[in-house]
Amino acid sequence: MTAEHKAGAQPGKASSARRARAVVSPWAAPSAREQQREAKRNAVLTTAARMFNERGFHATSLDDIAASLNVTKPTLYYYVKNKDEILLACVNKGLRMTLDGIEASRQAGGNALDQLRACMQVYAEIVVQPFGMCLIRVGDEEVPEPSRTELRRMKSEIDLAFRRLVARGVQEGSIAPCDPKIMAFVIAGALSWIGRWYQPEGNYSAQQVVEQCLAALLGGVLTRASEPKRAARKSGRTPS
Amino acid sequence: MTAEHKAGAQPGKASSARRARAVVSPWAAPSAREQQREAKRNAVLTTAARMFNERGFHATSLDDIAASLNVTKPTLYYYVKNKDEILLACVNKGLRMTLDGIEASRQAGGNALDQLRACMQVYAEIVVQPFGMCLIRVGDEEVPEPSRTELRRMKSEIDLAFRRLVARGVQEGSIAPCDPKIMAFVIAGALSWIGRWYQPEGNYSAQQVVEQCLAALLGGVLTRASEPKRAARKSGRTPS
DNA sequence: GAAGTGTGCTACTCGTGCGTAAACTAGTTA
DNA sequence: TAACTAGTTTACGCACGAGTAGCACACTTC
Repeated sequence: MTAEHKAGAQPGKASSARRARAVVSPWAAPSAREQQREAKRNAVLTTAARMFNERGFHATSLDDIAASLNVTKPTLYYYVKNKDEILLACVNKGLRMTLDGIEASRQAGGNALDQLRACMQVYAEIVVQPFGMCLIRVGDEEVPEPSRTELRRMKSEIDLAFRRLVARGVQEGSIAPCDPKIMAFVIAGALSWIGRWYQPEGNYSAQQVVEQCLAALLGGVLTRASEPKRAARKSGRTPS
Repeated sequence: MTAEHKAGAQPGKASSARRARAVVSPWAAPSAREQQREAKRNAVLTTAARMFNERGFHATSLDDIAASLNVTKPTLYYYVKNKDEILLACVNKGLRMTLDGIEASRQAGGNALDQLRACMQVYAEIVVQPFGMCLIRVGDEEVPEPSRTELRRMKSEIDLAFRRLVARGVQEGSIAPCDPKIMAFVIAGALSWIGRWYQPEGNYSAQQVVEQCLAALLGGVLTRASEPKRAARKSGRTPS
């Protein structure tokens, strides 16, 4: 059972593996049971992510998660190793969705600005979903050391993608001259922040929010051509 | 100016009452003991804020805080009521610094854009300091109900200030036409995010970071006048 | 120097929440 | 029907962290 268990529990590749197998041989399919198992594991992760986002990781107990799934805590341990693994898996899913989205944007082609725009859209859409929101709400500190480094690595991969696109856009002339590092942080920050205030019940649809945020970021605060550059101005502000 | 602001705001609120008393009569001062007491309380709050920012609220125990002050846990209770009060006080300080800064910007006069710029700068400077960072890192959920509402009220006050300035700027014509609500969120989001990645030990000074972030937000991603408005373009993007 | 007060400590209580052992149930195969 | 296995349960151990009681050592003030 341990071998099967492990293979089934592998978070990332399971779906693609299954899909490939199913196509090749539909009736040697992975034993409806195995599918159910994976579905249940996903349910655990999804509701966990939702609750983490609502109440915070530490404020969400395994009993809470179990209760909201109509099972008891030990049942969860049949699907996950421990609480940390849950968090890690959630963040990982968010991370993977993002990286996949970025990759897709890249392959869609277009100039750097087009690709950046696509990446921004992907990112904005992801941070309002459970796993994506998890990704941006939980600080790296919360996840213990073996995984933390891996986490940071993946996060900085996202950051790097943005940074590269900005740099290329500047070269192209489609993006205003700037420090790509800072610009990438500003973009990612503004978009990530959406995940902290956006309420699906509010009177903005996710689409509208994303669209308007992109416009705001791309166009900037100032009226176009209102100031030739950012001149020093009178720099007026009194210290408190 | 900014340095002074920082230095002045950092060590404590130095409530106006106390400051007034001290000015009037320095050596009939509030019994050095009382001052010491207040100083110690501030030390508790400051190191607590620092640790909350590094490890998260729930992951920081009172023993941790006490140890890093070279005292024991019960001693803390001599200066604060309980752990929640610590958090609340930290966030409150950050909040008050921000509101004060916004008020100062308003009184400094200038058009809406000038004031917005000043507010952005104030905000950016605050979120890289312990209390400000606390303000943006701790989710409202972490603080229990009596205070949570008050917290949200103050936060939305900040948001409203930004929103009003944007709206006025649009009317003035100094700010690009937009939905002030969204624009305010984008601005606050990008600036708040600074508090999550900025490392004082890094090779950017806080000044540099703030300055460049402001420029990026004000000017936007696109090259000036590269696109007449945000025309529909080819809207090219592959889903997911 | 004795009483009073401000400050800190040691040594506890108690709740909560993670994780586990072991038993029970249902569905499958022999 | 008996044996096996996947899935779930009840009941518990155990650690950790918030908060408290009560003593100890100053330092002032009479």
